[in-house]
Amino acid sequence: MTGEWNDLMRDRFRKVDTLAASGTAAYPNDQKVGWTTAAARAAAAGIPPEDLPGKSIRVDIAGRIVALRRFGKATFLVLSDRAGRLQAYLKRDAVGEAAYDLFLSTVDAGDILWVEGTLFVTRTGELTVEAARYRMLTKGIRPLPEKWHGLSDVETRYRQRYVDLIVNEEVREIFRRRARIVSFLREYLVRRDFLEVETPMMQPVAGGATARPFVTHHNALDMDLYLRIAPELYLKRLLVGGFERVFEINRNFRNEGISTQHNPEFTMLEFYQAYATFGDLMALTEDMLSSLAVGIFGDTKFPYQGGTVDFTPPWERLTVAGAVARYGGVPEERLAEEGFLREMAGRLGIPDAATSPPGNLLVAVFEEVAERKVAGPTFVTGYPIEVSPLSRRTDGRPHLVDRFELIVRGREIANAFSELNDPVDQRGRFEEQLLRRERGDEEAHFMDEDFLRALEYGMPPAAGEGIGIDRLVMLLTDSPSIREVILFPQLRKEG
RNA sequence: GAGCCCAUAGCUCAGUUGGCAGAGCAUCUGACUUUUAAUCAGAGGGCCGCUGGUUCGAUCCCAGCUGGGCUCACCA
Repeated sequence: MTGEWNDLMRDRFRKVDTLAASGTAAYPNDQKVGWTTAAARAAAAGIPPEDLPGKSIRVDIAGRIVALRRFGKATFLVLSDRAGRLQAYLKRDAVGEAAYDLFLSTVDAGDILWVEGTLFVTRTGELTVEAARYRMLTKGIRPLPEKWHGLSDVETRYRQRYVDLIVNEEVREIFRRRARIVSFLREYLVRRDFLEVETPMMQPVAGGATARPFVTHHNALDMDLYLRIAPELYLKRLLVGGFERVFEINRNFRNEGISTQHNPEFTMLEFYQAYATFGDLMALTEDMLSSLAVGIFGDTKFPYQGGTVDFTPPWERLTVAGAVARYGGVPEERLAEEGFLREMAGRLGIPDAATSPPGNLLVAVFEEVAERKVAGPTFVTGYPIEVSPLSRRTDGRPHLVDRFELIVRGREIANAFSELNDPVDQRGRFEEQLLRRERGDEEAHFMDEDFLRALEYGMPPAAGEGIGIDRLVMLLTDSPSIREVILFPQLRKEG
């Protein structure tokens, strides 16, 4: 790009030369910064504006110049730092004639500036640093987007997220909140004696979910590896190893389409607790997410896309078949009849309605007629075994598993189940998956002999859960697209 | 992967029933020492996404391509 500078950039680059000619560095790195804008505001809080100058509160702050209003022999500017924004006021009389003239001839909106001075409140009521000194810390070459409309072009916002973050304060707030959410969940689990662990992102067998993996290659080992689609099978090995409560917050990778709900890499919280059941995890999830909402909003209710989400416990429980009956308007008992189910699936245009296993069809019908209508938060249970190769069978109902999905606003936020720890049953489930793979199902599980070996040593009875962090953050930041909560969402190559 | 929509100055957007390309902000010059999208006067700034086609002439019409958005499909 250097060499293709437009006129605006050329003007600014000339100012670097002007700085150099005056013996001033355009990119110094030795300036210490004593205050944040927020600390300066706090120092002035509660002091009547007329008393403020007499207090001579001396502060020094640094930040990006996001607004610049020049009045000849005085200039107002707004500095933006990690803590907020604060106005500064530079007077020729205060900073000195030569320094002020250099300021006028070299400083633009978008530069990073340090100022030191005392606090006062302007006639219009704005807390302001009256600068005695200033220093250029970084000269910006590219101009900032327009001050009023800002940057709104979605493609530019994602590709040049740094600019988005500079000018759109609400975007910064989304990612601050995302960090708070992750911290909250981490602390919540640590407080309950869960151990945070890291398991392989590159796996010789991609297991733990039904999804297509990315493949990569290790040259020295001359071995193909898969980017993980889930950490599940490794976390359960740790249960075998004696870590009875473990969790991991990390990226999963799935080689599938991109949409407002899907990014190829996304963040998942998975946690596993020995001697717990999926019922225990429902209670834990209710408590964890409702207290998270309180931590963020001070309330269990919060807005989402023009409506309200209410995380106040207890949450609704619904079975897959019950949901199909309610939202599909069919008698629940008939869904147990294979013929009825196939006929209904066929009518809904579900592929392979005549040949797919009934459990797959039931879930497909659920997703077609019910899921998006579930306002939630709702725990959906009664999942069939065919779609749950890693879940424990329900006692007395061996075609069902002890599993729930948490649905909010028609979207899956969490998936949890009592873990299958019977090595013989698990081997059978893998074999069933292999049959599907032979029939062309690219998402079916591979056989994982080492995982079976681990189960043969004995995995304590346990329950585990995965929570899609990005979707949770979408809910809690009122974001309609997953790209709004991922700093650098995946895009095609820039044209 | 399919359908619909979009791409004009650094940014936000007009516009041309096909005839030398426009505004605001930003930039540059000048005035202005408590402003808040500061104000006032003047100036510069464009491969109208790319490649073809139609036409005397294309930013505009047509086709293809590239990138993006939304919806659907797949999934979490």
